[in-house]
Amino acid sequence: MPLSDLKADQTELVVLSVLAEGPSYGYGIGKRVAALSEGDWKIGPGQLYPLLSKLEKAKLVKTSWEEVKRDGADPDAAGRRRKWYQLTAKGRQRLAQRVDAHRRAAAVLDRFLSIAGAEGATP
Amino acid sequence: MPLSDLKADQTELVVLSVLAEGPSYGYGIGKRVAALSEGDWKIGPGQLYPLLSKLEKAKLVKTSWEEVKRDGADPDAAGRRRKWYQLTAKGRQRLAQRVDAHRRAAAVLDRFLSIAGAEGATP
DNA sequence: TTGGATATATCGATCTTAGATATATCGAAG
DNA sequence: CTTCGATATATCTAAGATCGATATATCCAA
Repeated sequence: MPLSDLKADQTELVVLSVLAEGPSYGYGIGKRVAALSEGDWKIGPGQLYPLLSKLEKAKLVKTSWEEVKRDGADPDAAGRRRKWYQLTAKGRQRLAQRVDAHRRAAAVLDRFLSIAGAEGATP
Repeated sequence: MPLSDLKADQTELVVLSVLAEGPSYGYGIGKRVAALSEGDWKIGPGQLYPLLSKLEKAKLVKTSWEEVKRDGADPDAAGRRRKWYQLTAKGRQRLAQRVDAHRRAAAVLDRFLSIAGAEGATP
């Protein structure tokens, strides 16, 4: 199952859910998504970082750079510095909204599926 | 809830489901989707007809023009002629595939949602 | 010392989306 | 008898979404 089955809205829902477990950083979020989905879903950098930027701009997450001991090196240099993301109250609100919207949509979709002769809509 | 929440894959799933009830025609499919979703979902001509063409090309549906009594009029003229769509065996197979993929994805997503503190994953 | 994992970030060709547009018919209300 | 809304099909296209490819830099283990 490729990520193409995981649309943008769902990617946001998934990332917000991971962040609801506690603060995390980009790469870690990607690993968590892969772990929780048992490798089914992968979020590449090309989807993850633009999304995190969007969430940050929308004030759904609060960010902070991890302090890294770096003897005399340029503190602005890229590399292994972690940028931490933490859900804001607004972010938690948005998550609740998205979860609700998902449940409603899933309920409607189940109507179509059960009519189509697919039993086991809600096992 | 706008249709923006209904992505292409899901639109196909929904249309295939409606067709599983029995043969139908474009406009009727649109009405059926609106009815079953209680107005939540709308498929405009801009999404519906390209999708139906795609399904036809992929041999997932078989099409036929409705015979319309039309005294001496051009039988090729557009207007209120209905083009009927009927699921093929391949189409039913594809529907089963899509339903299965949806259920798997929904199950994975529920893992994220329950971890996020949203109870009632499978009510 | 070198390769792989960690870590962040942008770019862009390609696909998707959904409203706007076009055409034509039928039935009902005025 | 005529006008208007619903029925019915279909295409086009601007705007947006997608995700692999690319870039850079660090840390650690073999």
